[in-house]
Amino acid sequence: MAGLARYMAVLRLFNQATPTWTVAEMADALAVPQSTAYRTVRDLLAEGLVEMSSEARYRLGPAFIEFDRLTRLTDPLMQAGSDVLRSVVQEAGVPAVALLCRLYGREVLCIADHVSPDASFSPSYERGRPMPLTQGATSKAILARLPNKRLAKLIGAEALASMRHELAAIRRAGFCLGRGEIDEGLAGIAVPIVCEAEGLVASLSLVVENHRLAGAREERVRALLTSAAAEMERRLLVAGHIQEGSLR
Amino acid sequence: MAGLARYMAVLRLFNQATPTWTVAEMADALAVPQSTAYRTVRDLLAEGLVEMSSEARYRLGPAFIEFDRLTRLTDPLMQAGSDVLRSVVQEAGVPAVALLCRLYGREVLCIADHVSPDASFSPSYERGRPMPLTQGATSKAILARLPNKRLAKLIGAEALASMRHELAAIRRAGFCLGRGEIDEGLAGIAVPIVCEAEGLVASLSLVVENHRLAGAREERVRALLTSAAAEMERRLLVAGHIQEGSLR
DNA sequence: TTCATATTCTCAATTTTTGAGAATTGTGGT
DNA sequence: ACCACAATTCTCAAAAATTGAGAATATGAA
Repeated sequence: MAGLARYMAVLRLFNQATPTWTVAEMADALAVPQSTAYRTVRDLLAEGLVEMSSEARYRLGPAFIEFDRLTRLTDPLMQAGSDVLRSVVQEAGVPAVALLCRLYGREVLCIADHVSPDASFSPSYERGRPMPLTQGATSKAILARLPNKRLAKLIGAEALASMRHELAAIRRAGFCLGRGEIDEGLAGIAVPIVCEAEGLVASLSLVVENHRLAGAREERVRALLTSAAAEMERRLLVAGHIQEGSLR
Repeated sequence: MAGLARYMAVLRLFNQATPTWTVAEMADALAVPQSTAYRTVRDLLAEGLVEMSSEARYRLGPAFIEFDRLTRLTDPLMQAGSDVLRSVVQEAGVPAVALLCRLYGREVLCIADHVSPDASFSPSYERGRPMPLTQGATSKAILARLPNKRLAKLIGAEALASMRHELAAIRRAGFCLGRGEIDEGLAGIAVPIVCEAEGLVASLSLVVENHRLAGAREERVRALLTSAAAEMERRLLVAGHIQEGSLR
């Protein structure tokens, strides 16, 4: 393991179940000698990517919080999306959680969420959480808008074959509805957001309790999401043009 | 420049004013040949630390969002603090913003914030924003609890000499009040939070409009913050013990 | 197609990293 | 103050990775 990958391998050790590590544990987990692990940790420490916790244990450092803010402030999708999420939740008329998610490697990453004040449930999705590519309305809405070639690379030819019809239907309908696919008792409804110029494929979704999404309300929510997604695409285009204009 | 520093130098180029860079611009800014810059960017790309924006421009990648969530979920200060922030704002009785901030290198980093629903102002501090070490109630409350030796290293002997009396007064009073030091028209009141075991020095602060913080209310808010900070310190201790108990 | 620009590749010289163990630092207990 | 013990840094030659300049390839628009 060389270069950046060596550092990232250490950082990827930290997770919710094991949030702190000793250097000896890291060396063990990565099968490198302790002296090497110490050098790596020292470098990460100097950059604020890890920090010392209680004696001899280390945890992720505050640098991520700083970079996350920059992302929040400068990512075109989030700039276009954060107040759209708020208004979607408000206009939904029922307790709801709005999500903005995007493709991230071989997963789908939630990059922004907004929970209505009266929501008594909370979906698995939340800002920063990666989710599987082939499950849930949120992911499927994204997959449906990906070119077949890229899809095959991402999920494999067999998986693609078994989803082909479902994805075609989503593409035709312009939205995807899933009940209990991710969280028992919750329903998700998602619409895709695409911006070629920025290289973005994403989706906007609303999660509500299953029994609240019936008949006329389903139709209303769908219309709400569709127009919100259109608004976001419009904003992305405008933002892109401004950027190009001012930078070139 | 070698190892991790080489990659971080690229990442530190990205900021709010210049959120996207071409490889040529990076090579220029860092005074390295383009072929080297391309290699570095390729590695960062593979880890999701940068991603391609519109043609030939790159921006910070989504990996930071993922790591930020882990930080949110596992940092003991944030675990202890997020609902304390909420209740402090609620009990303040006036439009307010509560902040949880901590030492981060030679700056103070805001790691959590909570804005009351009726707040019509927003302070410079927000989650992820680093702020100067010697200005504002939030920072001073932290400095006041640092050992002199560490202080001298951080801000220099001269700066320390000129702040010595002020910091001693804060240490005695147990809180720090600043009016308009950071934002015109706003007042900040901060109390320190220290947890030796976790190696943490932080502060909890409330920002309100200047004219709202007078007489009896100042006293009430101070008491509110003091007890909230005590509650957080208690939680940090408990969390620390559980961790030690289960891991060793 | 052709052009122009973005990106990857090649290769020898240079620099960095590696691993094992020794040396040092730091901490708590006596 | 001392010791014992663990955490961390240091040392060194061998091994591996990075560097820089330019050539070679992609990519995309005209």
